[in-house]
Amino acid sequence: MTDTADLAETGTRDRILSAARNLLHREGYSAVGVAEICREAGVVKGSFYHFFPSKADLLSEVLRRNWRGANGALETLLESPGPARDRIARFFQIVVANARRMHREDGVIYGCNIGVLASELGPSLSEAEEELRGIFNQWRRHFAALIRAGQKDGSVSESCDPDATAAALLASIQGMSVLGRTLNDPDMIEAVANSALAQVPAGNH
Amino acid sequence: MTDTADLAETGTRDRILSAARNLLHREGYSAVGVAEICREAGVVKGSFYHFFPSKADLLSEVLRRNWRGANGALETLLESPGPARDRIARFFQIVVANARRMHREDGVIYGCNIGVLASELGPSLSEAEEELRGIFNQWRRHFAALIRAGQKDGSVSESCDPDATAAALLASIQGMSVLGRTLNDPDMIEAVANSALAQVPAGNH
DNA sequence: AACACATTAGACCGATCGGTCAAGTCCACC
DNA sequence: GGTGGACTTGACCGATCGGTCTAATGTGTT
Repeated sequence: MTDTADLAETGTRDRILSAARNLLHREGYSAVGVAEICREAGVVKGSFYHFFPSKADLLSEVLRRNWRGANGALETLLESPGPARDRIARFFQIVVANARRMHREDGVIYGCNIGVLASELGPSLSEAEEELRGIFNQWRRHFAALIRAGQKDGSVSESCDPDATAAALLASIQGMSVLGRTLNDPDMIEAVANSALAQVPAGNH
Repeated sequence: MTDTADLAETGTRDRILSAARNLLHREGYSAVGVAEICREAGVVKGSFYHFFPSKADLLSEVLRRNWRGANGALETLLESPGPARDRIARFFQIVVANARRMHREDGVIYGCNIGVLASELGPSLSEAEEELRGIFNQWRRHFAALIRAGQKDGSVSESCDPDATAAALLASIQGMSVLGRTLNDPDMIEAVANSALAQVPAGNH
């Protein structure tokens, strides 16, 4: 994982958030109890409820934080130079590299720390559902913007429907997460990433 | 859903299994308790543990049953006539039609009744993990067989790597599940399905 | 009628769930 | 040095968790 064992005495709230991000990524929402999060964070129950009104509120914040990471990478790519289609490819490379890192460090691929929770919480009630919808919509919009940029710079064919293709790319990413989590094979994830790019028809450039 | 409200007096074991398939599909494994399954099935706890040694064993059987459905469709398609690439497309149409049915009947898309559980249970312990790995591997093999058939009948390009592309198709399916569950938009699912087919390069035929 | 056996019934178990609360510690500011 | 508010502490709450167990209730066989 990314940031366990921050032995440095950081703020209590941050320690809770960090522990929760790790645990929810690995085991999901329902399978992790507040007590377990507190244990991992080295914090007592009262402190938890001092900073977070409920477990569900913590979830919202975890999702927001997780999205900040992916969103940052996407926005960086949006402002980067070079053919936009290559920048899309680079995002997939980042995802693959992440899977490889998890596999190397922990022996296990945990998948997307957003998608895993999105899939578990489902379409039911859950206040977090709105958060998740917003995240996926932004994600789609980023991909669509990259595709449109590609159509401008000639790296993506004009025949490509940006919105549909953006959704398809996001679906491939989320599918890589599910397959990675279950089959735990980084090479296969890379193969999927390469195939996924074929959904973006190359331009004439 | 498919088979709730079988008021007909079917066997107790089947009623439990049916209720569990519905509930686990909608709400996942951890979020559903044995008591809830019993209530839905109209059965008392003792009966549950008479037929199933544990909740985890029930999960295995649910997964096996769920896979029987998808597997059946795939094997039918494998033996069907016509260009194999079209048969792959037909599988995606079936998935889309299923999403539309859920959305029409329940107002909500619950996604893949295998993938949802695969994503939740993750790479951790869980005896069911082996079950899930087997299912996904068979699924990949079916797709790969269709692609190879397509290369024989000319509907799929020889440049296509059947194993990699099969994994990519499965990833797209699972991504559709995650996105469908969260965004609940059947039209978008259909758009993704159409884009996903571009991962299978058409042949010369 | 008596027995065996499969199934039903639901009270019960310890553990854990998310969440509350009153008391205590700490530190900044007056 | 006293006061107030932020934070910590952990005991405690009722509900639910997965699972067990004993007793009752068929039901078919002899």
